[in-house]
Amino acid sequence: MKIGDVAQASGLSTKTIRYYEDIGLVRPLRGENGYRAFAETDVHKLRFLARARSLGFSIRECRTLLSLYEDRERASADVKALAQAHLRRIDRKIAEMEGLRGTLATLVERCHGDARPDCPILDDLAGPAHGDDG
Amino acid sequence: MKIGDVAQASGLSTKTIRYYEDIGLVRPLRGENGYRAFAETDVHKLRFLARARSLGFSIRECRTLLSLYEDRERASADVKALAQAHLRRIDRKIAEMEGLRGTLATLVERCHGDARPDCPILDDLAGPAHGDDG
DNA sequence: GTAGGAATTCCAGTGACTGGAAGGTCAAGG
DNA sequence: CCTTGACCTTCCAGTCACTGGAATTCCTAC
Repeated sequence: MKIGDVAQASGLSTKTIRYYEDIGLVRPLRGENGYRAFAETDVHKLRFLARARSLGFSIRECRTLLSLYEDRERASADVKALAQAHLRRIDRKIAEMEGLRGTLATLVERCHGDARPDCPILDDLAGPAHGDDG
Repeated sequence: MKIGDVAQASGLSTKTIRYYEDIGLVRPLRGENGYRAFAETDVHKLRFLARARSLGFSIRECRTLLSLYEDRERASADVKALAQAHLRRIDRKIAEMEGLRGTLATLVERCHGDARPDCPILDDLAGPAHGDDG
């Protein structure tokens, strides 16, 4: 299988697949013409990676997940721990974003948004007004 | 004011402040010793930037916000549009993260997480099982 | 004079790709 | 045999917003 077919099959771009080879996530064979020759296992691996990445795991985590996947002896606890850590990270991120959202929504709401120059959004960014202590 | 003081006052690191000068967000004067000499307006600007960045605006957007801030003639509509675009981006991001969260939470829940090797998380990542059509 | 802390510059690295240039390979069509 | 065009190859640069570190200079205190 050539890289273009694998891209189709995995949903990754050819660029990304080459990159993944670069950083050692896959090791396709090479044909006589120098083209990469992907085996079914490579395609499977790349699908796995695509899915894991789409769930937000980092490349480093994907590497671990892959090695856990290929280790018939691994304990599911290891995988679960990794996934839970990721879940916590996502929760923190969501909380952070919701905080931002709240602030921003308030500012947007308060801004009349017409041709006049005064703007609560910029006022907020500029910080507490000077010259008025209290 | 020297860069260290400004870092204190703005909450940005000296590295970041130098970087902001590099990309033209601030233009502090220089003393005879070559040290940057920040005026109050620079500090104000940097605070503005720190706040805008903390709300998730990109540097490019910060640049626009700053120029809107410094433009006495600007319409608040312009600022509002920028903020609203950002708000929509945040909403999309939150929705995306919540999707991830849902999937991941389900997987984590289904994984018994003990010493046994079978693991629904890895099974999911590996995709639909082969050899069982239906 | 010597320590230290803080300032300077410049270069490299982060994460995970993405874009583009310059060139090799292969199948189809004339 | 030659061209066209799609595909493949490599390599380098850019993204975003910093961050780390090295080498050097400046200022202050003792």
